[in-house]
Amino acid sequence: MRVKKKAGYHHGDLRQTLIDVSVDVIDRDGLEALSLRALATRAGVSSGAPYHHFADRAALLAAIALEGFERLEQAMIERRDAAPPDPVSRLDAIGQAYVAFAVSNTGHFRVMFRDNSPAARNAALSAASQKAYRLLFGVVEECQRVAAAPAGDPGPLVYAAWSLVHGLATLWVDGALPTARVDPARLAPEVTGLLGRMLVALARDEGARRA
Amino acid sequence: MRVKKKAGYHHGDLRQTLIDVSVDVIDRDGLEALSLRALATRAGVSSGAPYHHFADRAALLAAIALEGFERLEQAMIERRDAAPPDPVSRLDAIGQAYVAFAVSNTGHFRVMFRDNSPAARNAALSAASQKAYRLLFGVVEECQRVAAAPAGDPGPLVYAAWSLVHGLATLWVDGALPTARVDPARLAPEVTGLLGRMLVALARDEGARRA
DNA sequence: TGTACATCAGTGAACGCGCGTTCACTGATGTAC
DNA sequence: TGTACATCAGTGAACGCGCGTTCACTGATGTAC
Repeated sequence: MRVKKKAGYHHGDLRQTLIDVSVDVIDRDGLEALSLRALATRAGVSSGAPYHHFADRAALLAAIALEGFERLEQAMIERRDAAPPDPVSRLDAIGQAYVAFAVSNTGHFRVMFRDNSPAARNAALSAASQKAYRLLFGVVEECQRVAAAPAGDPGPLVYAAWSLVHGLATLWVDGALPTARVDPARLAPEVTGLLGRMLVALARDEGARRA
Repeated sequence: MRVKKKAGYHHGDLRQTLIDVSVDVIDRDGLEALSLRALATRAGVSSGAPYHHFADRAALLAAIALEGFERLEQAMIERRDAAPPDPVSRLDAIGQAYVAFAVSNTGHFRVMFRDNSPAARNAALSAASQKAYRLLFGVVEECQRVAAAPAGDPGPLVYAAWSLVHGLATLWVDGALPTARVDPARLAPEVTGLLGRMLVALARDEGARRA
């Protein structure tokens, strides 16, 4: 992602360019490979320029994470609303959107969930991540309402669903899946589909036992 | 984990000490905070000493990852064999061992699954990780054999189970779980238990449909 | 048991490097009159 | 429309720092005889 020749002295949108280039670098070489100096060079700008847009390296990463959570939420909403209207299909759509987001926005994804991520300290950031999280919560509760998921506290169901897609995304993105044996792109819908069928089956099972 | 006063000129077991201190540093401050120089200082040794035991920084990390996979496998075996003999309990035990390992060996865990981890390039390392992975595979097949999991290709089941525990472990270790609302220590058995019940329910469901 | 010597595992100074960040500066842009 | 000036967003040199790694060295240890 080399940057287009800048028009003149002023860049135009250096702030966004820095984010875009950062994400690209992190995607390819990992977070530890990101240096502000190399970044400025790649953006075609001197080493001091980024400081007119970000207080420091941490602020840049926080901005990336924020953009990531916003995009993730957007992607999940779109995919959910394009799915068939039954809750299980909607849950499936959200799960697939999550994994797809991680794979096609790996740079963002890595920053969003980095250990010691600034999420804990930045209010806007944790608000954005909670909004995304609530989407999942909502659709799990929809499933419960139509008995497509076991009744009771939705907590474990929500965290199980989140863990499932987060784990798959992480393993994929980190190259831990044995790609010789398995095609992750095919695996993702299989796994999210499996979750849906399992939830339905367990709900039916427990419903039958209760009756 | 300050290191005991060294006996004399020779350290005794500097190699293992370096690994232990590294893991401790990574656990607390993350992988990017690990420098060989600071590490040597913390181990009470000069900056050149580590090079008598590891060719470079990457070799140290590879050794940590290898030890991690070996310990993970060991922990899963122990927990599995201490569980009730039915396959679902054994699967549950393995899952809980996985999460528990990540939480109490965070330094190892981070190195093991780091993006661009050396796993891809180091034969011993990928062998060790595959051994651990096969444990999970084996117990899922046990479940299938007693119809405690849906019949057919075990692949999706295995990867779903792996994703579930890996995701939970990762979210926990990275501090992404909202600990104000949820106690991860209580969540782990709930989630692995849920998986077991879902597998059983789905197997019953599909068995009934087939009959 | 004692001595000579090879090897092992340390020391600590030195190297070159890229980093984050600062700062005085300057060219470009926008606005008031 | 033209001019003065404030502000914005760049430049590029400079800072101090900690890093990974190398290397000539030396003290400690093990072994052969």
